[in-house]
Amino acid sequence: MPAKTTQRDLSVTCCRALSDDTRFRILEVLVGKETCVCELVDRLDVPQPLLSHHLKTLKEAGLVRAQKRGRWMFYTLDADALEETANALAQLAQQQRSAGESLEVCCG
Amino acid sequence: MPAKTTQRDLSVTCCRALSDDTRFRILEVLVGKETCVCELVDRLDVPQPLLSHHLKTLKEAGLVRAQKRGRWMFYTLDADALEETANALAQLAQQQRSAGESLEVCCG
DNA sequence: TTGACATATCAATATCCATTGATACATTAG
DNA sequence: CTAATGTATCAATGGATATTGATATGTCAA
Repeated sequence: MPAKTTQRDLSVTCCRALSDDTRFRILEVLVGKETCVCELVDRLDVPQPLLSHHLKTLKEAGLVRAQKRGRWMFYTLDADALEETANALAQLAQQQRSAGESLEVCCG
Repeated sequence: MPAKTTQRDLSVTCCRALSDDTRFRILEVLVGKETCVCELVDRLDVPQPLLSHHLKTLKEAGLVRAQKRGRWMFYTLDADALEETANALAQLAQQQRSAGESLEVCCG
């Protein structure tokens, strides 16, 4: 049983990772800047063990990459997963709009 | 304390609503078609009380609208909330890409 | 090697969420 | 009015998740 991963699975996974205020703020800080945990602690005023926990969640969802340099761990935003999910949501919205006023109705 | 709602709050709320497989499938069925709960029960093979529960969650997140006609309750996908969230995610991804190879690094 | 620091992991708790069955409510048909 | 049907709500349960403090691991500096 290969248990294949659908696009929907990816979107749901990504949305779950984004469904927390602290994690969303982490991504906002990470945009355009490779950032170490110590700076995230300063910028977000969140205790370090809690940040490590949320960073792990983001990493498992494929939204960030981690790289260790010396004593610091640097995190980078991964635009790919974010873009795929954004596209999936935008496509749903667009399909709905193109149906326009002439929505089908069930149970005729 | 007005407790103003930010764009991030909206995105997080929307993502939380989308972070469940059943709810995501509901939206996929709703695309382009006003649908009653009874048809959702058939299409998704999910018990009716559970569907009502998830539909309430989607409604509170602004992702669907409900309209009662006779004995049936019809649900419609609301493209606005979906599109706003898609744009928010796409913007994050785009900002990251435009930073390109020349990412800033903290703790320089 | 020793001490200081950055980060991750572990254990524990509290809270939230999904799911289910039973039931209540509202609307239509007879 | 009464019966049948579609849907929502309520109560209860189990499992997941957020949060915190304590501790372990690994790295640099002296």
